[in-house]
Amino acid sequence: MEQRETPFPPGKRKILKALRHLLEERNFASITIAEIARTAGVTEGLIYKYFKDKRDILHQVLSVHYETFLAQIQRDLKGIDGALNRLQKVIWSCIDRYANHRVFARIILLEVRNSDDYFESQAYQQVRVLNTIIMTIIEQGVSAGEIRRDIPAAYIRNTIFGAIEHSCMNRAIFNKAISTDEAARHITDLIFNGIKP
Amino acid sequence: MEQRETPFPPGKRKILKALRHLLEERNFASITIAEIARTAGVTEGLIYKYFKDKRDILHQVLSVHYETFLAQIQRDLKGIDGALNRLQKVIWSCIDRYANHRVFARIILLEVRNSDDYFESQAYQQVRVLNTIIMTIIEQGVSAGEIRRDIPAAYIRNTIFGAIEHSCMNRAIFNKAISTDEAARHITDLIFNGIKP
DNA sequence: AGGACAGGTAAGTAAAACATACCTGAAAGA
DNA sequence: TCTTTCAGGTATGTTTTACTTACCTGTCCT
Repeated sequence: MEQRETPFPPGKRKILKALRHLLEERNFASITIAEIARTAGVTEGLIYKYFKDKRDILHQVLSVHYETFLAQIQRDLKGIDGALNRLQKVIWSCIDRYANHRVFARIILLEVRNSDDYFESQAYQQVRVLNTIIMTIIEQGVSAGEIRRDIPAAYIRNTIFGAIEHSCMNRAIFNKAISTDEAARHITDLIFNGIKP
Repeated sequence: MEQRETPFPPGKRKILKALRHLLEERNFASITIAEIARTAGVTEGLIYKYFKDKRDILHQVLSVHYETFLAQIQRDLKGIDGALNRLQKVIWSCIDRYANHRVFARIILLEVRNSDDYFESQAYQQVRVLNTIIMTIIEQGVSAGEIRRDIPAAYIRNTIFGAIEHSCMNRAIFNKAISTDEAARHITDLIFNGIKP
């Protein structure tokens, strides 16, 4: 368990935590800088010491979370062989994460993808790492003959991510409960076997 | 081809058109009311005559578009029998719409779902109509034995919508081209038959 | 003729995001 | 030990932006 090279100064930590906290109740647009500062117990000025602008706070909240998410996924995949088995585990891990971290789900599913800055952010780079993990698994599955070769890997990935995200969206938006096991089972079943009887 | 009961006054039309136009280049948050007014050639005050607030313009742009989208879908489905055939057509129609109306895709995939107001809007009611159309087809497919009964209809719907939306997201975000036929074929193939060889 | 009213404008307000100049204490060099 | 430096933090603007309010104008109905 290695520490982050330079741990965040306390002020920055408080700011990130404050936004995370506020996002539990309300959406990003309705949260003001003044509110974040007040909740964090710091002045507005300090926020602009550590963050380029309001959205930058959001991206860094996401990035911090994504770091632990990636670590968890990599750990989850250890010791699992076979593309389908690994895919199944990734699906389960993603759903589990969304199901148990609603703020994280809200941010990534609803709040960031509409701004150009996000795609320049560190968080987006981390998202790409997860993408690479899945693409690699799929390609290995195709090579090994576990997965059909006549569907391009990108479509398989889109369907997997799409199914996961859409299934977790109700939770993110309306705070409806999700059973990770049930969701993972049905999605995996559908994608592996199709909907025909 | 029936007309809308009360056609929009010219000012309102210009405002909707202006936002639609501006969204072709930039995201909603970065567009200002002043800019919309200037582009439309009206004053800011008029905007608040016709719209509750800034987001309301967005919702109405979406609603206007969704009206024609729903009409198109209903027309597309006419004369097609069998749940799988109908599902295939809906998938194709949705992708076709996203592929050929980028602003529409951007709005619905990226801009609206993060605000509570959206879920009170007329646009959202229209989205629910499409949802009902799909759910009905799936349920009929299950009854007719065309579709497995052991996967809940909601998961099938989520996977279909998710696959479509994720596949169109690159287009919405990065303006990458989509081949409707190719995308529809692969998605349909995957969801109907699964990824196992 | 004359009100009622839809369509539209001008000018203002409040608040939010963001900027700037400054303070403070700890610690590292000399 | 003195003092320079600098990260961490504050107080106080400024500018931009969403939204408001009071008003104007032509048209249509009776």
